[in-house]
Amino acid sequence: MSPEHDLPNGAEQRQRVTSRDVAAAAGVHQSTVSRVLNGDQRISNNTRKRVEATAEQLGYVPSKRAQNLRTRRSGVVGVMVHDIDNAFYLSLLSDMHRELSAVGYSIVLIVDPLHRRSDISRMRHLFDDSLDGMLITTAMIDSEIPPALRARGMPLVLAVRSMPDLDVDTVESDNVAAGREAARHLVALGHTDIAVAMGPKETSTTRDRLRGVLDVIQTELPPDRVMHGPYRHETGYAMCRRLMMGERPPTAIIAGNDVMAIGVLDSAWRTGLSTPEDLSVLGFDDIPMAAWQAINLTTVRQDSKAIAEQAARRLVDRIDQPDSPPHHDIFPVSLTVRATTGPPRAKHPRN
Amino acid sequence: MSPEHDLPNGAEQRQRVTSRDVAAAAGVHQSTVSRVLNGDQRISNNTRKRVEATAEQLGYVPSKRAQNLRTRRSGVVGVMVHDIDNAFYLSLLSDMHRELSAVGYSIVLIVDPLHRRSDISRMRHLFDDSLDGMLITTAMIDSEIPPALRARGMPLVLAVRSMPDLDVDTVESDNVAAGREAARHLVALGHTDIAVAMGPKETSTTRDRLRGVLDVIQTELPPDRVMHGPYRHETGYAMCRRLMMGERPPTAIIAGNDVMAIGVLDSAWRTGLSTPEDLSVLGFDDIPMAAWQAINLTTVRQDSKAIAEQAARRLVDRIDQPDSPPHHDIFPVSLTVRATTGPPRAKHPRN
DNA sequence: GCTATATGCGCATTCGTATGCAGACGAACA
DNA sequence: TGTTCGTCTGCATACGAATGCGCATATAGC
Repeated sequence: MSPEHDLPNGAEQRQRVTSRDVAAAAGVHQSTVSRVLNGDQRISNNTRKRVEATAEQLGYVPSKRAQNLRTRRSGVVGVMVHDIDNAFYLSLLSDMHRELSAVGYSIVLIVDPLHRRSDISRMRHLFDDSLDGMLITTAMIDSEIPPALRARGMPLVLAVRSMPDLDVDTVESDNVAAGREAARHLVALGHTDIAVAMGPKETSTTRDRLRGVLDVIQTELPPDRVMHGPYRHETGYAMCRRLMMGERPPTAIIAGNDVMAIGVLDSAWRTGLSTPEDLSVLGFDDIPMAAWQAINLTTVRQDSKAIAEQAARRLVDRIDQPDSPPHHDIFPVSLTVRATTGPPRAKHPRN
Repeated sequence: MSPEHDLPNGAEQRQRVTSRDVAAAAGVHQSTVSRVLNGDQRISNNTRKRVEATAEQLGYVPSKRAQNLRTRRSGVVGVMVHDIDNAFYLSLLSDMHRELSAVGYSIVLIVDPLHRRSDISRMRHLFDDSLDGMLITTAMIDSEIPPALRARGMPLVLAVRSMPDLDVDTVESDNVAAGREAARHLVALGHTDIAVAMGPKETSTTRDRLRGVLDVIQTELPPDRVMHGPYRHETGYAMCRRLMMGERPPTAIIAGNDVMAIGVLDSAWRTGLSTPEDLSVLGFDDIPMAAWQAINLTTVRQDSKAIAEQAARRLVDRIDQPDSPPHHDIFPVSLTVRATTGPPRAKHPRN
């Protein structure tokens, strides 16, 4: 007797157990094993039990690789984000993951090579058939990857941002309304010199939020009051620095999102400014951090959880029905007033 | 002439282009196409060029699914984390991703069902052959999944945390030293009543850091000065609340990590305590947020970037050489003093 | 006791690529 | 001209599971 007899499901199995092994052990044909494991009704209870038992005993797990090839599905979807290292994308990712894994999908992370709008060559692997679909959170107006994927027939959903020229499923917030809410709040507080430290020009979020702001302000903003840059902490930090070091600093800054707003705050506080007395700061998203006592950021909340979940569901539907007409979901936003906004200091200069 | 002639690489191709299609179009055998794309030296320059051209023209991309089956590799590794929604895991994930994608691996996210130490049943999909290896950042002393994976021959690396009973590649910090650094700093400042708000008892990080702290303090901590809980913001928040509401609050809190420490700060600040006058707070990790002006947390830095990258490299090596002896990498730590620690208030009670 | 229907299972093929083996062909040599 | 060697390419099969088809056997019907 070899010592392996006490290793019921083979601790040392170098070679995988296949359905054929199970079949041989159970005295049936491989196809029967397959049918049992897929719940085929035509198999008798008798053989079903026997096969299940031997499968269990041999520690059989079907080869995903083989199943993928045969069934032409992988059960894997890609989620494209910019920086993994970004609180907003993080919670999106987390919510999408929950929703997708609940229905049996795995998620592979794809980091958008934002370097220019091309680099499609480096994205070749998106075109092999390893993914059943993609959730894209990084769409820019002129991104090349989404149209290319679509042309190849890849099921696709744009989350958070949209692309006007691409008619695919889209799940996003009412960002124009968000911009309006932000501006109205500051205007109501009495601010007349508002700067916007926005995200990249080429994103629908930036474009829409800015449009909302301008809707309310009614007047063109001077060029030095409008800045664009990546949705990152450092960006907000640098923009605030630049704005507040200038001749006549604004009394309020609308940041492109919360991550940037926190960068703005970090810069302001580090240089001794206090909010909202010296400067009002306002963001978008309402990430969890925004509610922390140390931050306490006024922001226009978007329901990123609902967006993430809906986008995930839309993708699942799209995979099942590639040819149904695309949906465009838009979620409402709401102003959340906290401690970083208030009336501007009285007019007399503070010299 | 059908209208498709102006769609060089088929915008509407419902059916995938296979290597056989390319072969037919180029007038060669399928195997030749395969060899060309894999850089087989024996193919003449002539046919190579012709095949490459037709492949390009037809928009051929090899089927990953078929390659996976044939080559018995998937080019995908799993990264197991607890909460995606956690700044520390995030940056780990981000660094691992950079390192792994540079050498051609994709990452699928696996969220540890920390619910008890079992639920191996829900992890069945880890045992199919869809992953070439796994990076585990959530090991607990009694986790069942890592040993089970190992028994199946899955290449495995434990990052950040280790499991004493499992002899696999491990990449972590010198957490005992980290605990010592933390305690020494506070003791040197004059603190005599220190509480620890640690992570889960069953993690090597908690165990090691606590050991380091006790090494220095030399005396047993009273039971109400030692708390354990998940490595989360809320946990730190709740623990601080409990500690500071008590009869005789401590003058310093060592938190299990930065995320918890920020929870502690959030709670302290929200109740009007100021740091470090009323309370010194210290964390571990030095996540980026810890350096923000609004937080400015004293912490024991661990080089999570180096750990993530090294773990990724170890995994790649392990996949290539499944039977080489395991490595155990340990990285040094360093105290980073910021604004949340200082001498305790003078002894007289503050009634 | 014979045909007709249902039930349970095996046979053989398929998914698309990689690869061992062998054959074709040309060149080089005697 | 015949042999040998080398170069290039085709043939056939394997990877492991899913599935259409068809053949047994069992059951029913008369």
